Amino acid sequence: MATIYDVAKAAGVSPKTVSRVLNGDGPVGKKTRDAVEKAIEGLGYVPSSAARTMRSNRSGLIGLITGAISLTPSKHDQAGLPDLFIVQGIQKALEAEGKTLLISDTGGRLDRVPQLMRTFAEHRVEGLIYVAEHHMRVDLPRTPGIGHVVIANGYDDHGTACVLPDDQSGQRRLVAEMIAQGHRRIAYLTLPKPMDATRLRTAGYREALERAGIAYDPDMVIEADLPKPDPEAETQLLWHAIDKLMSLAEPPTAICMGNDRMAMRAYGILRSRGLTLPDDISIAGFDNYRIVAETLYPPLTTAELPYAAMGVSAARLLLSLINGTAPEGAARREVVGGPVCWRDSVAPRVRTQSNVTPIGRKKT
Amino acid sequence: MATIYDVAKAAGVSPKTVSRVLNGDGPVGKKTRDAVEKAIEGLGYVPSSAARTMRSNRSGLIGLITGAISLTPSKHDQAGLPDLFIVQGIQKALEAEGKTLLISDTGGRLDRVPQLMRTFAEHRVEGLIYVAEHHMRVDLPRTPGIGHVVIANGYDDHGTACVLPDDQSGQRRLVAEMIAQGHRRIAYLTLPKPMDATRLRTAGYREALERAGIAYDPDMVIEADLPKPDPEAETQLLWHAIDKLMSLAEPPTAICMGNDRMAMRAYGILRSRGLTLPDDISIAGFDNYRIVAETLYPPLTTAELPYAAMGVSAARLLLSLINGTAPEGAARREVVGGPVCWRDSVAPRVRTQSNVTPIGRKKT
DNA sequence: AGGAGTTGTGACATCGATGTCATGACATCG
DNA sequence: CGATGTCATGACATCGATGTCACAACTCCT
Repeated sequence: MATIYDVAKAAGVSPKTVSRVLNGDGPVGKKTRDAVEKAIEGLGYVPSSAARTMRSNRSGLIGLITGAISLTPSKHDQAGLPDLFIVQGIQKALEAEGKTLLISDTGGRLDRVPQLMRTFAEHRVEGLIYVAEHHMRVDLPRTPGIGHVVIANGYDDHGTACVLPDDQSGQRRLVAEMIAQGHRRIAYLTLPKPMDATRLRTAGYREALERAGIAYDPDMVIEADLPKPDPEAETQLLWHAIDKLMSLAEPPTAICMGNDRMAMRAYGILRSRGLTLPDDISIAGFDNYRIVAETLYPPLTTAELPYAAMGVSAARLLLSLINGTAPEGAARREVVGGPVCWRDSVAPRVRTQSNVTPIGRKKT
Repeated sequence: MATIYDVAKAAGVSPKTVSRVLNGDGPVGKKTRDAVEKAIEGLGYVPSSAARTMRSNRSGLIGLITGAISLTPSKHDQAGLPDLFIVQGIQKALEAEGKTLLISDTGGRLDRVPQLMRTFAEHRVEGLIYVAEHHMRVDLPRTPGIGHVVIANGYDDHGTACVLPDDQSGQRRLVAEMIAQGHRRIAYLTLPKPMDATRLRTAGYREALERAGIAYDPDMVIEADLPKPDPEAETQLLWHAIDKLMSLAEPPTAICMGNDRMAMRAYGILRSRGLTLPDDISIAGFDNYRIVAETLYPPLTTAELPYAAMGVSAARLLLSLINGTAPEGAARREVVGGPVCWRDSVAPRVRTQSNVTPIGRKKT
């Protein structure tokens, strides 16, 4: 591999002049510049970032860890679904600043994180972004040599800068929209209760009802997913939950699901019960996991988790920390909202009266 | 950041001795070693890989370029579905060798590839893996400073080492299994014709029929997906194809879909036609995109695309190239097979006779 | 006892790029 | 015309780790 000295010799100048051409430092005469550029081209010279890093003490590298440092070790079967879009957003934002991403995946093994961070430290990363699998609390080990850290899609107890999705407003806007479409009996089959997402989204759900003056009915909110992946048991649980909803005195005209995957499952279950979607019952998901939401028939109405935007925010936040232009205190926790994606799985409901009157379901 | 000199001073030895402790080079006295280790610990010293790279001319970095992490799902909006698992496989295999991955995605823009490769060259990557979005031909630009290259999930015309999925045998084994379950009229709704995957899988489909002595019926094979993502048009196309199949004199008892996403779409369409799955008709997918295949109701029988295994193979292949222990010629193109995942979407078909006799569908 | 081999350690040069300082050739100004 | 400033360039030191060589202090062997 050619070095700057080889280029200098070929062009008949000093290495320092080559450096000037490369970096646009000092002034360089036109003829000299041309000679240098020709030599670079001819030799196929590419500067060594190792040498540059050593001299300047700035690596231009940003570390990224994805995977599961969950305090409550949970499922990892959604692996990559959020990560990917966050990573993409991060990369987009960093590239604009000429930073390069060093990415490692824990493969779901928490114990590998210290090792990964050490490797990053050896490469003298200027900052680290940790991408959590889902909105959750994490706990990163202190590692010598790791400076600025930003957590994306998660948070910790030590005030580390972080970027979070606005679960609450997403669910609230989704439900508000459904109400605007005439629905009054809206059920909610949630993800596992202990999840932050569940707490926040349930709050958003209640908020929407409250603002519309609809009473909250505890029978309409059921936890219907498991923390550990187990397709069969999850389907059972969902069947059971749907049974409960449908045997209520006033069954729902619409159901919000904890995420798009649950919605996909529900499509099959509801149809197996002889219901037509969305005429007999409307369904909404959460995440806007497009490959699912757009492909389902009918396409799924869902609230988008703004993964790409969170990635961009996380990257910007990290850059501001690195540049020392970071905001203080509260602003170190950013909340990013996303749009509600309206598709065909929620049908408008014509109200017969100002009072709730469920339609179309054969009742016992 | 502490350097090896700081450690040396703190431990009262020479830098070279610290280096020996770090790398286990020459012999070091027990007392000296302890003193050095204490100093390292105390100072939070982490060696600089930049300096190490410069001295040894070996960076320990491997570059990875993926195409499918795109904001606007460029082709197949399977965005990230293959990449992620391939990347995980690669990482697993490389980590064992102490290599670190430098990952970049093109964001769907092929014109960025040269720039990415240049960045990798600056970091003196020891090799590069290009992960194609799907089984396809690619054409990588020659870049000075990029040595060994392996293509995963794709191939080129220049004999670059590559790792490919065994589409043909996957489809063959899937269909063979369906035949073993008693199906005789098996339709195939394919991905777009020009795709390599379609050509190979169709070949596998025919191979299975042939081995079972079942005549190939061209009416049973229909292209039913679009090269560019367009959910609505794709659904239309699938509706139409299913219409055609179902109005055949002898309609199929089972349908193979080009991938799991098409299968997911088909579930909704078939049910909208009043069919029960899998009793009235069996469905199989391709990919084993687990989040879909396991969540669908009923769970989807599908052939697995061995992404993780391909990643491992690609990484091993690259390492062997780097170490100069690479195989010659033919072995530079590896084909990796995956299992058939048998789930409930394909129901056994009882034969009334040795001859084909479709059952249960109301005929015109 | 004297040479040969082993062990434990340090001095020094080196990898490639760049920051600092110096210098010669001109241009400009009062 | 001499003082001053700008332009174009090079010499040299430096970043942190490690390979090479040197060397002192032991341990063995015959």
